[in-house]
Amino acid sequence: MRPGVSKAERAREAAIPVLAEVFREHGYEGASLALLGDRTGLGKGSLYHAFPGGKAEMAEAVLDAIEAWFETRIYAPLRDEPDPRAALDRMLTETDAYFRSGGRACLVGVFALTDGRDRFAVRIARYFTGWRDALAAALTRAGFSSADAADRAEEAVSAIQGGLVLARALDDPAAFGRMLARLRLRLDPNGGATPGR
Amino acid sequence: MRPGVSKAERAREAAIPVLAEVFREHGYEGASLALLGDRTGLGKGSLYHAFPGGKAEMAEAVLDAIEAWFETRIYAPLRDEPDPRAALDRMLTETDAYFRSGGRACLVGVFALTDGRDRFAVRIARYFTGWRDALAAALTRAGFSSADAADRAEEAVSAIQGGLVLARALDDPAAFGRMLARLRLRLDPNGGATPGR
DNA sequence: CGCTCTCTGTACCGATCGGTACAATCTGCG
DNA sequence: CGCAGATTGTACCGATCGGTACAGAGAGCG
Repeated sequence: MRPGVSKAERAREAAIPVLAEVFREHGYEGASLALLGDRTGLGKGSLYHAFPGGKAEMAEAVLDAIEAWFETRIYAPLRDEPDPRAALDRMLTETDAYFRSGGRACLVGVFALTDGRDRFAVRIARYFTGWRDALAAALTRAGFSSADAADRAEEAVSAIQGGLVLARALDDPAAFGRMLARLRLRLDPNGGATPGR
Repeated sequence: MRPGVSKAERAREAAIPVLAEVFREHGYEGASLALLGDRTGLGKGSLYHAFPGGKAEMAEAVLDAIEAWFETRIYAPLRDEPDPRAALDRMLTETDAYFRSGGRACLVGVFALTDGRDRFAVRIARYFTGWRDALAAALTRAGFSSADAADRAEEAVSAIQGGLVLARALDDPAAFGRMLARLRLRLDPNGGATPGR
């Protein structure tokens, strides 16, 4: 079946989401090969066959997958969707779902704070600049001045990370939802104008 | 000299700030005893003599020291200073200095995101609730409604963590300063009323 | 079927992990 | 000085780290 797609390649694709979860929970150094092997159900032999570069290649593959996901599901719509308001709304919804309403940490944020920072600095920075710039583009199209859009975009990206840290620190995922609600107001061109009712 | 203060006790006090820095940079698991020993200049024998509980006790001592610092320098003034506006201003200034204008990570945030979370959950949560509640008290005294104060306090604590993550991710400490500037406006009872000039 | 190439479980590598034991040294004090 | 307790460097412990080697099992194909 599916010629051209080796078993190793399929195993690799199947393993990536699991590897991502382990890195998310334990950080780069904290994710041991034993743990990675257990959770993926792959022995050391298979793991190194699919990722000849070892743990570093696994982390790179995971970061690439994450970047691709955000690019297609969030950044591209922010840039290209005709209705910027719809794209902003979609971003908030997708973000809430992706981070499981605060129950899931951000792997890129975890890497940024601890080990992986030096090792994966370029990918880490690209994840955040990509989000910030795409968001700024949408905000500009939605009517904010260029400077205001840039400022709010940086604030939003920063706030999301803060919400995830706080949700985990307090063991209260709802803190993430409250942060998203505040964000929704602040990304609305009418925000604060008419508080409604 | 100084009777009652053993050499081990003095070594302990002197080591704590250094240990804190190492934990900050490498996380709990990433901070190896070898690294801890090198940076403090203490051999394994001395380290275990000062901290019989090993690495866990070192981390606990560091977390206690951090909590004490924030309690006296930030939380208590927020609660007790007669002029809440002055306390808020002091908080922002002290916070900027403590995190070296974005050049330093938050150890509690690092622990919350990775390893130490289960191990130090109580202390981690207390650090954030302490900050949030003291800040809410000051905001209430400054004129915000109780609900509004609570919401802004949570937002501020969250935003600070987000700013630190972003500053490290982009390797751009200035991102932390920009976040603090936004915060200053949002914690001002007159914020947004008269944008000035 | 039988050959070949892909895949994988297992044993093993040196290094390092956190922690312990202890003898040697230092220090304060009578 | 000389003793007792505090202090510390060093050797060592078993466990685990990331990574390698490789023999044998498995799969695809003529």
